[in-house]
Amino acid sequence: MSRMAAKDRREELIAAALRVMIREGVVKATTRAIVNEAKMPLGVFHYCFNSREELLQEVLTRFTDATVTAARKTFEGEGDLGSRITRSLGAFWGTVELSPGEHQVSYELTHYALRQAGFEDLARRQYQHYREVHQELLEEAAEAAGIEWAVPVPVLARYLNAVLDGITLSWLVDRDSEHSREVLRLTGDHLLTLARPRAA
Amino acid sequence: MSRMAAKDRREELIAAALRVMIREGVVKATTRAIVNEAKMPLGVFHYCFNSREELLQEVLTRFTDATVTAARKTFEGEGDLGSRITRSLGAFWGTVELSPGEHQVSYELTHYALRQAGFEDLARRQYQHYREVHQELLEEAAEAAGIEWAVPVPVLARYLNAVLDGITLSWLVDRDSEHSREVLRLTGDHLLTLARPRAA
DNA sequence: CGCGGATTTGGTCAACCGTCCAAGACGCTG
DNA sequence: CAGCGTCTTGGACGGTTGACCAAATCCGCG
Repeated sequence: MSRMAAKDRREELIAAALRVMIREGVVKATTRAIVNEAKMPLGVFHYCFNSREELLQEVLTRFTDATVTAARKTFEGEGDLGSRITRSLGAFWGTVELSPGEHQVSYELTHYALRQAGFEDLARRQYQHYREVHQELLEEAAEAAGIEWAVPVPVLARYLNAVLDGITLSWLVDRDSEHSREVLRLTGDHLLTLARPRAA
Repeated sequence: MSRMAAKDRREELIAAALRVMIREGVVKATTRAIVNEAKMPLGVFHYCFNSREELLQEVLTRFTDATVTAARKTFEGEGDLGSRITRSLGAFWGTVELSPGEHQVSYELTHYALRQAGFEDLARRQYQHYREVHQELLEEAAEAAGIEWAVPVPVLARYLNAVLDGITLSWLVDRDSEHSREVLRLTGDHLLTLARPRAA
């Protein structure tokens, strides 16, 4: 193997680990499978990471960050409230159907974290992070449209997060795109009914 | 060990497996852990089951059936549409907060099934089963209240299933009961707005 | 009683796991 | 060129896993 800084190898291993997880699931992402995916000898692993858990932590946090920034870009744009909601939800759904594996891994990592002592905080932060983004976007959309939400924004953010999570999970199981999109539209319509002219 | 029919032992092993899964997660439910939980020698396992997968199949199907029948009872009752919806959602939520472990296992089993070749159908059937129940109950509620739904019932059933799934998952992560209940109430209100006087 | 199928049991197997280590190879600096 | 920290590598360790087996034991029926 050509010489390479440990830092760089870490990055490649993290990327390789993610690829293995997407292809075969989190449980199958063993040190040997990861190292093999990265085309490195086994010994490299514990030279770059203290433990497999350390690698998984890194994967989870990077994954969350990437998802969040992707979501932010996804929800950008102009237009009135209705078309903006429709477009945002549609864009989100595009990412789901485009790369289902990553979303599936996201759930697996969450459940893995919930079972692993010392990892629960990571799962908690992950979901809190998502909700914060939803909240920002709801507030921004309300601001741009000159309305206010009839429901406290934190509640609305949690609702939105839950619905999108649920629809995604259902689709991962039965791949029924048609019905999923209808549910998405239903959710969009619901959001619209919760917008009312700004008071004061 | 006192003598016992293989059929009976199967049942005890299935029950023991479920207990282990709830306590330590699906991944940790090894043949030895299960057999240990049931206080039986290891050899019993492959005398009663051809493989660990066969045991897991049994656990998943029984779990699904039990959840479905429990859900049916949960949603029974009288009253006008509004109070009936509120009570049903509240009852469902009661089961979640009462036995979070079982719901957590449910998700873990679903993701396990999605990764295991030949198990995808099991996951599919699980979700289809849930949706059917939701659909029945929505139709029954509409019948009793003399209304019809403004949205195709299959879509509404999928929506309901998705929301409940999402709320549950969020709560499993951060245990925020207060906000979860508010989201639940929001969903109930939403359903009510989708009821309209029966046409023709 | 004696036979035969069902059940019980402990040990064993190969495979795989995360982790660790010693020995060497590299490449920069003085 | 000698020294030294960084990196590379193959092998090895103890532990766990799913699966399997042969021998021992039980129990009902003829």
